[in-house]
Amino acid sequence: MNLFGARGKNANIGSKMSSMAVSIDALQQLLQQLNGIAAADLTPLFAITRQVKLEAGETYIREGDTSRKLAWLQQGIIRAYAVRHNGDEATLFLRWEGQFIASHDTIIRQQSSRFIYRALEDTVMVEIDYNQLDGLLRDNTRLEPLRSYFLQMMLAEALDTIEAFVTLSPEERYLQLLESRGDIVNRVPDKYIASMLGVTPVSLSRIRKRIHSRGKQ
Amino acid sequence: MNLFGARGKNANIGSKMSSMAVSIDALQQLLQQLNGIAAADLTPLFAITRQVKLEAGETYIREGDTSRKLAWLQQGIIRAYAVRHNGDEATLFLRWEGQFIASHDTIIRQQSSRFIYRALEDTVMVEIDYNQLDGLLRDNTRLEPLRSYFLQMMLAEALDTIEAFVTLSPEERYLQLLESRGDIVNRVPDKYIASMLGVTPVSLSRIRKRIHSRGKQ
DNA sequence: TCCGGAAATTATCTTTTGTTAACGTCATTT
DNA sequence: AAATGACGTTAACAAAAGATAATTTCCGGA
Repeated sequence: MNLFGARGKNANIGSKMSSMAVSIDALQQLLQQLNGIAAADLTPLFAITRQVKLEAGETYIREGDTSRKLAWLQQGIIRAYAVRHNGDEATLFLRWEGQFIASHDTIIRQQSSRFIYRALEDTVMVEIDYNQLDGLLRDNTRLEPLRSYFLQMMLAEALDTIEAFVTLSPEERYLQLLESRGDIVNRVPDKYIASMLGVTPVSLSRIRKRIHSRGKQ
Repeated sequence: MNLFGARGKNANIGSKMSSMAVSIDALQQLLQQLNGIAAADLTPLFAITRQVKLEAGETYIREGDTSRKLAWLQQGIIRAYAVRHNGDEATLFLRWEGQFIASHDTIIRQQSSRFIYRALEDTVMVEIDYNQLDGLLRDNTRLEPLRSYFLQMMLAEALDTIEAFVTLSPEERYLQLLESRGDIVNRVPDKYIASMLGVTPVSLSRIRKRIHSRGKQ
């Protein structure tokens, strides 16, 4: 069901994580379980990771940035968004603890990033430079399934999003989001949810009103 | 620009392709160029491919199908769509000559397919069974980049689609589609284009009218 | 060439969304 | 305590889209 298997495990640990061992341990287990990779093979992988902390509101990746970052979220929420012609922001997706986040344009298209990645809450993550990962995978081909794993995760989620856009109305998409990630919806300002759904904040407010009024009858 | 590099090369060959050598040759060049793989390494890959021909209107993959098909389109157009609760169809995307098509659910989620893949024109493709490909990649790790390549292609396209949904209006999405793939739009019935854009055929007709009336002023 | 069915357009009406602006709420700051 | 600013809601109107049905256009088979 939830392909980001480690999420349930870590979500309830709490917001204060003092030790890095907790996160690396959970991440290590996740990678082993999902890819059948021996712990020994993961050692060089973790050797090139580093912990990154962001304050709420802090930018992780800027528009035009060329760094190739791949990170696993230990705590917090990251919002990826594009800036439109008229200047306002359009949220593409949210990622939260237990999930991976990647600078898509730099990693899969070798372009500078069209998108901005920003923390919505205080965030802790385990970061890896994709160029270094690339080198590591060249030497140790047993780790190669990891790359496919990341890509498959992101593709599966992207296709679900597209399916929702072509098969559901904005109201249905909101209900679906509430059902599947209600906890996340409640941690994020509505205006970001609205733009993820492809509508304005005003329209989302009306959708909410319609849902509530129908629910009470 | 166009990551599906072979397209321009093949798109103008014409609809009558008698020899399979043409397609395999073009595909081989594409794979070599984009992944730096030696021709010798590709031989076992092509040994497990087969040519598949579909008539216009013929179904390639049914809902609930569990086969893991990956194919390169030599000629024709394939439409992937979902069936909604109310019974009508929602087109997720189109693929045409020079592109790859994959049964996403069976390959990346190991589920039976939620989507239906159907030929809109007479179609010729080079098909490979993903399970066999999996085995091949286990033995020959030098081919492993191919898997990442397919996944990256599909992910890049999916993210562009999502970006269009959150940043553009239906009219703007239609104009963008016309600009980037106008030739394909003209080969496909409008009703499929409409559902790809997330609107009804009636609404697309009005969008077209608005565009034309503005253009003549 | 004619015919029948599918596709596209048009019309009518309802519903939803966009736009802009005003208003209330809440948290933070001063 | 007052001021500030961000956020969500509400209002009013315009624009666009959905639903349904009628009409026209287009296209492939007889």
